[in-house]
Amino acid sequence: MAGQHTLDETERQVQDRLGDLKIDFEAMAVTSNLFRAANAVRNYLERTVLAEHDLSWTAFVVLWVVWIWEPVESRVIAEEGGFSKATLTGVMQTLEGRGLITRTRSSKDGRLVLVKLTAKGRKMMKQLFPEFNKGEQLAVADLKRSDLGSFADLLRAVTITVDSQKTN
Amino acid sequence: MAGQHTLDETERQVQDRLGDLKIDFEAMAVTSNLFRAANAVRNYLERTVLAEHDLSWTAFVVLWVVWIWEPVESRVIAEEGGFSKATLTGVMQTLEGRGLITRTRSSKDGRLVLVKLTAKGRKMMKQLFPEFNKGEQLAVADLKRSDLGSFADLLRAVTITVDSQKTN
DNA sequence: GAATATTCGTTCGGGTACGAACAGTTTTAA
DNA sequence: TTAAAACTGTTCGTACCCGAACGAATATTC
Repeated sequence: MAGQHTLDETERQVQDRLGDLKIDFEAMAVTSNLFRAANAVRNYLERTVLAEHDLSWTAFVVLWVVWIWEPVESRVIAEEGGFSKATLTGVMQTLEGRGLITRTRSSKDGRLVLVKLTAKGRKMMKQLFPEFNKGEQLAVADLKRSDLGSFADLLRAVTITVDSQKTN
Repeated sequence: MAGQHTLDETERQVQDRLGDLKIDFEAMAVTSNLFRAANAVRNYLERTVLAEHDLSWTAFVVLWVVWIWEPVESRVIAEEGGFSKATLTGVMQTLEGRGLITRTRSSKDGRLVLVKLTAKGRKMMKQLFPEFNKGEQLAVADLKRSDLGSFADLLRAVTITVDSQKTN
């Protein structure tokens, strides 16, 4: 939900809690709306498109990355999907159990695991992705078409900025 | 971590998988970057500011909403925070156990639970929130200051569009 | 070439995260 | 007013989700 309180109200309350400490309200508005939006879209897609195929969000992301780039190493999936290796292991066990992916150890580098879709997995994605993309279209349906490019650029810039902090 | 593949490469691969099915790549780019950005910012703040106070992301959001609007009903916290009532119950049990919030049943409406911060909780937020806001500033540090307002508006528009689907 | 360091995927433990089912409370309808 | 409907927060079961620790494989260093 977009919240029942206005931005001004929230700012006033925050400032009241902090006295004269300086707060960057514009940065606050961006991040808070970033999470609201991501959460809303994710929940919506999980409850509609993904629920029909009995897939969690993360499971879908894994399938998507594998679908596009197979055969692909586990570490790449984790990077592309933005979650940890630990999370990935569990999700892939589920997906392997459902017969949607296969995992094989690389013969060139015994540390790596190569992931592929099964025929069943590919069939599912070929039907599922267009439905998913319809949901993505709906999410941006009220935005001006000409704004979409710069919107994506702004989001990408945030990711790059934050990730550059990771290794520092 | 923004992904090692370019957007063009990804588009070519997706189109290759789908034949001549029409895909809205601009919508795809927006949502995929939306989740990357949200994930990156969340992970960054969890590993830095929040880890120092031994707080999960959701726990922080709960504390923040209560801090601003206390006394506040559980349902409002769930709405503002964008998670389910079920999730909220578990997080609040943890927070109550740590002595950061209190829960009391409303005397006016026996279904409602009113949540407040303890003195300890308020003290923590007064120190924590400015640190958190510093992290928010960092996330948008490479963006033009003049873009922040419209950026937040675009994000808000996505949330409103998707949420309006919820009850349909 | 052997000791050391790095990389990779898994396991482990604890804390989210959700929908569904539930019990208690309040509101609505007849 | 009493039965039905709606609403709130909790519990339950299952699946994520992470950091840390781990074992196996590969690179590096001397």
